[in-house]
Amino acid sequence: MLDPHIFRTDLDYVKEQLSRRSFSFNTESYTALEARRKDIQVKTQELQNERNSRSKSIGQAKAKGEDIQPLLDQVQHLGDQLKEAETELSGIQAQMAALMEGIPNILDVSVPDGKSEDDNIEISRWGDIPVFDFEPKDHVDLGSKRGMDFELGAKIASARFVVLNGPLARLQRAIIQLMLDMHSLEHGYNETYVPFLVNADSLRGTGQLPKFESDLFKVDNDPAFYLIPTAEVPVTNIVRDVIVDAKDMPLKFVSHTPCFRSEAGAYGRDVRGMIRQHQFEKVELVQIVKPEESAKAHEELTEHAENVLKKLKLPYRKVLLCAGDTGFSSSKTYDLEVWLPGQGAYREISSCSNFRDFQARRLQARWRNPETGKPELVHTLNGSGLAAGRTLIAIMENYQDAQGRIRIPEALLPYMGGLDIIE
RNA sequence: GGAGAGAUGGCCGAGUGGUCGAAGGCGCACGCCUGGAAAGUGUGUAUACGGCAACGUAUCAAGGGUUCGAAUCCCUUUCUCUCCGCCA
Repeated sequence: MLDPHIFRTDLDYVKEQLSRRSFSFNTESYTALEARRKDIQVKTQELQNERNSRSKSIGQAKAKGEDIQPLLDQVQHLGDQLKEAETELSGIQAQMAALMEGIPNILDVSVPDGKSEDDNIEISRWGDIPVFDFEPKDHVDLGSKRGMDFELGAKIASARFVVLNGPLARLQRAIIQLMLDMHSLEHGYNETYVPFLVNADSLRGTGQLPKFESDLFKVDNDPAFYLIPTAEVPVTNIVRDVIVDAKDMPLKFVSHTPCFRSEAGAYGRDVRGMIRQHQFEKVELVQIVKPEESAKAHEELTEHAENVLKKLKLPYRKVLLCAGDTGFSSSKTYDLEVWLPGQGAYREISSCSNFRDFQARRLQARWRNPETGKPELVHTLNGSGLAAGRTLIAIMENYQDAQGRIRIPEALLPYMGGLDIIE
């Protein structure tokens, strides 16, 4: 959520900024609603004031043993008026809240204009794209004889599910282990295990609700649970309604979870292989930082994700998302795209975002600023470090040989129980 | 799943219908005291919205209700704790 204060002080700025995302914000209807809110709030508070002061004098009169009946008669009509005003006020407040919850974050000044991923800006490239003296296969072909079974996934669940058997299952686990170890031991993150089902409040806090419910799997329960689309949701909600001690900041969490996405609206996209699944494994990095440190933390967090790709010697590029491609809650996002020989293309393997105070305001996640002595909103950030399923694919495709065997990257050998190649 | 007890400020804890946004304590901040510190002592110490301000309004888990007036009474929900059952 954006700061309501800037809506009151600089509405044109808000409108202009939101238009970068092609989000058209109707200032006229907002202004009208806000004026009505203020009007009715003042009226309601005046009525409340009158009721309070009259009730107080009734109390005083009663204490002195005076006759309170005349006072009661005076106050009789107040109740209905007040109730009416209060009902109207809460209605308008709900409307305002719904409006505010549907407005995306304001973009950082460094975010380039643009409509789609075609307008993203490449920041850097790392690693050499492997040259094969044979036609490289994609992970589906490589996996078909080595325990990667999409038909079985479809039988057990549906399309967009996979079963991994034997060494490939182990390889995915090894990838997760390596990433958790790197982030917790080398990058200073606190390893965290969290619920995979969350409530609606948590999703509202990080911005998935109310706007993006159709992207989620919902569990029929009262009240509803949702399967997490990313560990960002449970982990960031650790600080919901919390005032973090300044001396504990930054808070840095790393968490491995499965992620569940309905992929509604992705029909026909990436139907082949493990690229886009309803269920996938991911190691997520989350940071809770002081506002003035978030830009620097964003660069660092992205580097932490990059270090995993470097350790695995996977070629990748770093991309700054343009205005149109940056997610709803984010003010600035870097994507890391790994080279997939099977596709002959770079594909997203990590997305690192600075949300500034957008999530924090929804979460009421604050810290006590020693300079002001007041609780102030924190800044939140997160990034994949990395998506494990896509890392598995990238290793398979980049480390294949002419026979379709997959060499195990050196960094993963300690986790593979002596296996150095998947035959 | 059954039975019971709870939920109050940064923390502990008092408060069962009326000047209660809430005693007292801890913690914290700033003074005094001291050579310096500890102890002692004084003052202050929630958040949001409206207002230039004085101040007003809301908030005692959440939502509803009773009442002129609710932290306090009633209902519903959530969460925590204890005991029993079940269970990885």
